[in-house]
Amino acid sequence: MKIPPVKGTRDFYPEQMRLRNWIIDGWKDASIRNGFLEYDGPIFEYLKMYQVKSGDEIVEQLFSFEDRGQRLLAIRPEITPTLARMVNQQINSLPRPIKWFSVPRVCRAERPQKGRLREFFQWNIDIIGVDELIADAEVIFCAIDYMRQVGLTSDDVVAKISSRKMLAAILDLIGIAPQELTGVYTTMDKRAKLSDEAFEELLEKQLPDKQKQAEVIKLMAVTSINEIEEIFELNEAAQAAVDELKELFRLLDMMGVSDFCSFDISIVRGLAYYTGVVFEVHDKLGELRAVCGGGRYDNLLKDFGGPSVSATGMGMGDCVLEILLENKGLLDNARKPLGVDYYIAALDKELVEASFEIAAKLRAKGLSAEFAYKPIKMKKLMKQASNLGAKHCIVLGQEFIESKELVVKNMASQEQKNMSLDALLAQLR
RNA sequence: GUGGAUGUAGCUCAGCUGGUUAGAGCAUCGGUUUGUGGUACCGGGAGUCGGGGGUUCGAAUCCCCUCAUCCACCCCA
Repeated sequence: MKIPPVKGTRDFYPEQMRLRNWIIDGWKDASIRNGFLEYDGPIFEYLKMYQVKSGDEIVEQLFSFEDRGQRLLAIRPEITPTLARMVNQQINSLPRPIKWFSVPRVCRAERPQKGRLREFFQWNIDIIGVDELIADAEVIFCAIDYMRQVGLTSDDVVAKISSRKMLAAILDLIGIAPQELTGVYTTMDKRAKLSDEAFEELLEKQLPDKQKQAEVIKLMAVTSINEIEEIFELNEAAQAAVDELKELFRLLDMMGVSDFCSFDISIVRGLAYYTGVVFEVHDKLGELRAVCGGGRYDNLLKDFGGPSVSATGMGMGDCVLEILLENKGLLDNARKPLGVDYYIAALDKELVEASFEIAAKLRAKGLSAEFAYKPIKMKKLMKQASNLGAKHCIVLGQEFIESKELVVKNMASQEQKNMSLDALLAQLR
């Protein structure tokens, strides 16, 4: 019976595993460089955990099950609820600020398509307990810092930034009721994908009032923060939110990443829990879905039964990132095999054991060494060493039989020397 | 949940309007007479042509059903 792999999953053969590790190691490097500490949680939680902040639609996209104790559980589709739970549990003893990162494997029962699978890895960074805007700036900086690290430039990607707080204030100004807000947000979030007509049609459904519609359309057409101040008669709350966004851009400029950043009114983000700055990083050509997204979510810890503590963060999945890096030709280093230090092979059957002994001694010295299980011909030996990316090869042949000498060849320089094993080991010291 | 496309060797595919034992390139393994690396040549293994049914003397090829995958929509934490 042949059993196929499960829909939306990936098998990581050594080649793909190398790439996956390269991506994850890069995320970890960037996190640590930016002062984040690593954490992790269980791969499943109570189903309830994921129902708190999202509706039944989201629950349909969970892999959930009942355990033998009739507990309703779900495989994690994200790690933020786990983070909220963990932080809440120790909120009074954790040193502030809480700057944590994680690279969880997560699962969502969505229909797979380009850049979206049912199982993937998601880099998360979060800063908890900092009300100041500097934390939002740092999160965005860290994401960009990683992009730069892997060779992406401001010609390749752009961080599109907006503010939920500002949108809320202006929509309030326009006269949109709080209960209409979610629907309007959802429509606004789609703006970039739709034609003018399609957008207006969709908006019509959410917002029957013509006057308000016109105002929203006017708002969605702005391309700069200054334009907002020119077009709208801002009240105090709206002005404060606009000023805050301006301040964010000032901070990002100070951090030297402003060429990656641009204001974009259409960045709203799907679900309701964002309360302030929101952003998404996209490929500049606009061919792919968002590489990463995040923002401020000041109510989340409270929603999970904790105290009211502010938070801001972001998540980046490996699927879109990999496609983007592939398109930009930035995966050459990721695919390069590491290669062993020594490849050892014997030309005669009686010398195979000795090659194992030599490999063992090199390994004991902390070097990587691989050897052939069977005697092989010289030509094949060289080819094998070359395929394995070996830095050196050691040949056991006639001279080993006669005088216990190894032929040690540097594969790159092609230089080779005859020496005893002791001499080789001594030279390593 | 909706729509579109595609399923032939491990991978990428070819197989014209149905015709004998189903092919190529890459990969893999083994060779090319005696001890030195991505080249060249020879050879081997590997496929119930996604599965089932139908039409036909004969189906990878035509028809129906089904499954799977990919792409787009929905959704996107």
